[in-house]
Amino acid sequence: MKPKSLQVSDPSAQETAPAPYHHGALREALLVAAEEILLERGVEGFTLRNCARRAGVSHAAPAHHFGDVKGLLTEFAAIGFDRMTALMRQYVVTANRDGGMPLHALGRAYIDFAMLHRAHFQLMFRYDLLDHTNAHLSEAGGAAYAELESVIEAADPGGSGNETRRLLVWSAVHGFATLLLEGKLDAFYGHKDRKRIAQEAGDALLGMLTNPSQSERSAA
Amino acid sequence: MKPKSLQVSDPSAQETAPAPYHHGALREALLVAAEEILLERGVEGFTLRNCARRAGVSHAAPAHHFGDVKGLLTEFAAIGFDRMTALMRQYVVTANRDGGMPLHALGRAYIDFAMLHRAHFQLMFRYDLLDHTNAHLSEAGGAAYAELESVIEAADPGGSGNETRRLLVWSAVHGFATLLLEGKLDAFYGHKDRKRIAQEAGDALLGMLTNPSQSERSAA
DNA sequence: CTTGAAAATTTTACAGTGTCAAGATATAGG
DNA sequence: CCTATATCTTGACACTGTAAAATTTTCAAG
Repeated sequence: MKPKSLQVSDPSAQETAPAPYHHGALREALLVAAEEILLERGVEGFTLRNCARRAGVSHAAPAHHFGDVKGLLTEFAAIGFDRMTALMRQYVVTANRDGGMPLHALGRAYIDFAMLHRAHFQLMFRYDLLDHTNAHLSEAGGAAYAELESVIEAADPGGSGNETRRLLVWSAVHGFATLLLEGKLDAFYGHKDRKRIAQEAGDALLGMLTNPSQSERSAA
Repeated sequence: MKPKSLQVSDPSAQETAPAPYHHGALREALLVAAEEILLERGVEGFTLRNCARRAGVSHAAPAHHFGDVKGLLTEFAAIGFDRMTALMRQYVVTANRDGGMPLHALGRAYIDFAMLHRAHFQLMFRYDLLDHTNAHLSEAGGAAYAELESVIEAADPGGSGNETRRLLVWSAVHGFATLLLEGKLDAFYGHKDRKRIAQEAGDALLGMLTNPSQSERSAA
């Protein structure tokens, strides 16, 4: 019925996958379509049928790759954790090389990831939408936390209050990213756009967080 | 069809409202039913028709009181902000009277509220599910933030880094409550139940947060 | 009391959703 | 070439939110 001659699967530009089956890369196409929809209409506006429609397949096609809608969103979230871990590692490595503070870099990576992959981030922490028996998801989530843990441990080896310190860093950074994406901070930084809030307020927050002793003196 | 003789609208116990119409208190009954469903099945499992069914009315009855599903959830969230503000004020007043730290009390109220009114809390920060043009919601949300603001300002009048300090406190407390409710902390405090995590880890967090100078020494 | 208007609720209808079962189709391996 | 299997489509079902048209109940006035 619908013209299938879209530029999605240009037969002359297939380097990654060998274009094996009907669609060729339905799995990836569905994940791409999912991100588009999530960015345009938010989590609540997401629909499996619409996602399939956008990928150019019938409404029941996704079932074969993801089982059900939860399966698709779970895979999407797991990919998010993978990317987040990668970004954190990258920032920390750079900080260690350039003499920066690893803890600050970690927090910056967390916030940047939330801004950069908004759709993923919002899904990653939506317990009810995810299948927590999924192997990829739990591995990816565990790896992300392990990175967080190791950086804080490295920052203060054997520190007695490290468990609480870890909790504080995680809570603060996560809370900031969440409030930012939910638009709760817009009202109080109305004159800046959200990217600048993430940058400036985020830096101020991280400064106070990683250097608690001069909390009464910073922020000129 | 269904027996309407429930104890919901006992004709001998009407002091607040004059019990005017058919159901008498459909509005309140729907909000109660909504909370039940949200606690049992989570935000994703919430359904307007099911909510009406549980309140003993037809599926289209809620429309008259709330317009649409967004209207109902918005009212529900607004009530949440009202209760949260009340709890914060109560905790802070008690702290001021008994020589406690108001800032600590504020954070404790925030966390306790999240545990006590889980369904409300989770909805209050779900931007996509709420109607932000709603007057009750914006007033209630504003009042809650004003309380937060005033306590932090009172704790350090004219402090230069107060904007950042406010952001840190809010982010940390909000992030902790969120991670707690999303089950992300269960894995790391597995031996305790969630109530104890909220109490003990929450206190440790608030201690480090309100007393940043001895962050290297606490948590025996 | 009656009466009539307004509010509350139900009934009916429609487009859209997720999932399941069964049928169609193409690809790979023999 | 042939067929087994993974991939995809079609069709159906129960359910959803919303809108409009009945219908019922309440309330206030006459």
